[in-house]
Amino acid sequence: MGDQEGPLLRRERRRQELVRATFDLIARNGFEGLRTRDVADMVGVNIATLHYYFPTKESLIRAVLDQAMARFRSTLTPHGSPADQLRNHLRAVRKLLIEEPELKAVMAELALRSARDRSIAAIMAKMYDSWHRAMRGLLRRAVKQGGLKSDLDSDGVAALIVATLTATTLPTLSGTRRTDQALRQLERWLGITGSKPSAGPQATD
Amino acid sequence: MGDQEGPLLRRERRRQELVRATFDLIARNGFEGLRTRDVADMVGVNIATLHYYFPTKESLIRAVLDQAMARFRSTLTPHGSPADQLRNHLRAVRKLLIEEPELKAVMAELALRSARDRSIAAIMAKMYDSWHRAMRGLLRRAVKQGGLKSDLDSDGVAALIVATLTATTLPTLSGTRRTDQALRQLERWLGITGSKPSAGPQATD
Amino acid sequence: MGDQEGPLLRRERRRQELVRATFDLIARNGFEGLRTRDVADMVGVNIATLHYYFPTKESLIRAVLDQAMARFRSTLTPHGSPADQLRNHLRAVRKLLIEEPELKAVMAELALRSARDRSIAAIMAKMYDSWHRAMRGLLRRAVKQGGLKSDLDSDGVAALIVATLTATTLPTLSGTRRTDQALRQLERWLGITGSKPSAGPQATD
Amino acid sequence: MGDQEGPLLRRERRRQELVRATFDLIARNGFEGLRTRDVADMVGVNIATLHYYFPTKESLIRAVLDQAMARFRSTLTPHGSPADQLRNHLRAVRKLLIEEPELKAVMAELALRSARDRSIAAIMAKMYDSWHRAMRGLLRRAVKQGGLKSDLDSDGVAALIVATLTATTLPTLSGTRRTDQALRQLERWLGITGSKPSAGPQATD
DNA sequence: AATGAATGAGAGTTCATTCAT
DNA sequence: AATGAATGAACTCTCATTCAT
Repeated sequence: MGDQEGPLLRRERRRQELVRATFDLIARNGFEGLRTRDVADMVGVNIATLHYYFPTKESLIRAVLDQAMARFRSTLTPHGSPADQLRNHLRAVRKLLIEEPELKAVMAELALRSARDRSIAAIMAKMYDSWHRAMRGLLRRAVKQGGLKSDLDSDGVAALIVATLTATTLPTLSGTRRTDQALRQLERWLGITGSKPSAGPQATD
Repeated sequence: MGDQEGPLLRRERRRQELVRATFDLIARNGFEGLRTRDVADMVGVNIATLHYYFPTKESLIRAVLDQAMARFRSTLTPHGSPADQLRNHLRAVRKLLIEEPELKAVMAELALRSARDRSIAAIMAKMYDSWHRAMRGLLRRAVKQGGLKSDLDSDGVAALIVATLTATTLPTLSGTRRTDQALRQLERWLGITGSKPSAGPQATD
Repeated sequence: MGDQEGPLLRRERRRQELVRATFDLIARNGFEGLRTRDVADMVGVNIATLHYYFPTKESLIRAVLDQAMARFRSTLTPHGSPADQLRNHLRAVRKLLIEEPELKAVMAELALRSARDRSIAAIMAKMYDSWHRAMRGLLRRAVKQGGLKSDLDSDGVAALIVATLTATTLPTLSGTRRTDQALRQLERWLGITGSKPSAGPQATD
Repeated sequence: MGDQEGPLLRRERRRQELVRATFDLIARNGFEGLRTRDVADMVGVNIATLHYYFPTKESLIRAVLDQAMARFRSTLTPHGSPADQLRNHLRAVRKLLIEEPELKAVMAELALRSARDRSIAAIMAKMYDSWHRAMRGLLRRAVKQGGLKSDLDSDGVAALIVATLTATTLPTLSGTRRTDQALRQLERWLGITGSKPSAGPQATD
């Protein structure tokens, strides 16, 4: 049907372009280095056009936040037994953050910014909450089905998982092999080191 | 005992005041919100005076970095048996970050900034490296002395400890009880949950 | 009686809507606060549609000027004896400016703008001129018919009447009882304080 | 003692320069056309320097308002008998507005702006109030001393005087001979036409 | 050693106007 | 006849830095 597309789609595409450019720039320069003019330049539109789609810089950042949350949440849709799901989740997050360093950087920036921005803080708190609960639920079911040791404190372990994965986003820790070491140790303690999901020997560096 | 003091001392004192003010402002508003004018106002000197002591904003930030590192390092000098040292270290860091939220915030800010600033990155990497090595050494000695299980991968566990403690600095995770849960779980897995809070004399400063 | 109407009529109606909206907005926010986008929004059309009817903001303002002049002129067509006409005119203007504060505000704005806009200045000068002449003619006829004292300088009094009525449009003076006091004093000096409000049929529109 | 001057004086002089430039620009282009950059250019300083003295455009305008009020008030310091004072005041205002067209224009702009700006409105209302009261007091004393007819309503006449003088500021009315005509008629009705203060025959055009 | 004054570069935002459809 | 999208130019205001004293 040709390269025709509805006006709603076109509008949405432009918005996506702008959000994506903002996303990349935050990943590269942080909030501190974010200039709306650079965003516009990156997409190839006038600065006024940017404000046509997003009235304020703040609203643009909000859109970036939403997108980052959506992408991150996609990691939480698991398959298989609870123990498998757990293992898969850990690896999916690790993979996501390795393959999309921009997402990693933006998550870290958002985490910091939430200290000063109530609305960001609220959204991220909600997200971390549901993440924590998902982990805890998974752990409980895994214990019930015998996939994990029964003396495990699901709440504490869930907190540890979330903390470890979150620490992964910090640039100081990542980039070295230490992140992987920490995650693998977590798997070992959980007793889910099984090599099922990834068939070959894993690169240690 | 007179109120006289050498010109070098006075110079150093002024610099310290400025660094301290910068430190507090970064903790409060992040790098994004750091204005040299605010620093000068806080100390009660003219903005030109600030530039007399620190030619550029960057040089001022460097000084803050040095000070933060020094403060953080002071926590890493443990006493007692290896297992005790480990437990005490975990608690000391936790205590430090609770009692000095400014240090916590600044560490997180620096961690983020290191992604964009080579010189900060280098210094922080060195610091995290020595931290990791200290933990690993402690774990190995603890295993040797029978304080910990022998099947423990000292490298992985050290990484996990550092990651967990680092995650603690992130505002999104801290402030709730989740941080404590994670740390306690760590202690449990390490088998150092012992209720004697601090066995030996401990340097908190 | 069908809802059909010629395309010219429809065009004219749209133009009227836009002029009316502009009129109201100038009355509310002054020229300083006039945004074409607000005009378009008020009428419920796109900003580009506004520019279809009025190529420039200036042309839109010109149309407002014309409309304001027409409305104001309609008050200047008196009936009855010269002395009655005079009294009625004073009251009609006062009434007009009280009942239509928008017109009052727009007249004041136009008066100011005429200082910077030659074409507005020309139109308003012509209008004030004919107003002045109408007053003077009225005064002369009133003197001739014995309705007023014969030692009256028709030119000076006409000027004073116009000035006083014009001052009425200024927001600083109006709104208090001072405007009324001034007008009443004028009537007193003219000797037309008679309590019969309107002797003949009077065109208020 | 040379061209030295205290720092306070220098600071005040700069402020005065900026206020004066703003004053002139408002007189020339109205509030609508007032650009802080033009003000800075006129004085020959950087735009940032302007903001060093006046943090916001609004604060600059406030300073202009104050200055205009001060200048206008200076007309209200009369000498001689009440009737003389009255005559002198009328002429002083007329003279002021003729010799300082900028002041005239700014007063008109302020009058209009007061419709939208509460703080300006308050200041101007106070000023008009004291003006009205001064006129009324003068009239009463003049009547008592026999300089004016005793059947005169001092309140109404005061209102008329203020209104007439105010109307004088409007560009539409001024510039022609009509303003003078109106003021002279006022004097005639008051019976204070005496040529004492100004010795020679007055220009009618 | 310290200051008030000044600045260049640039930030986010606004607005009348135009263009393709 | 009407629109969504886009734009250039300009606006007020900010900030790290410098200079004369």
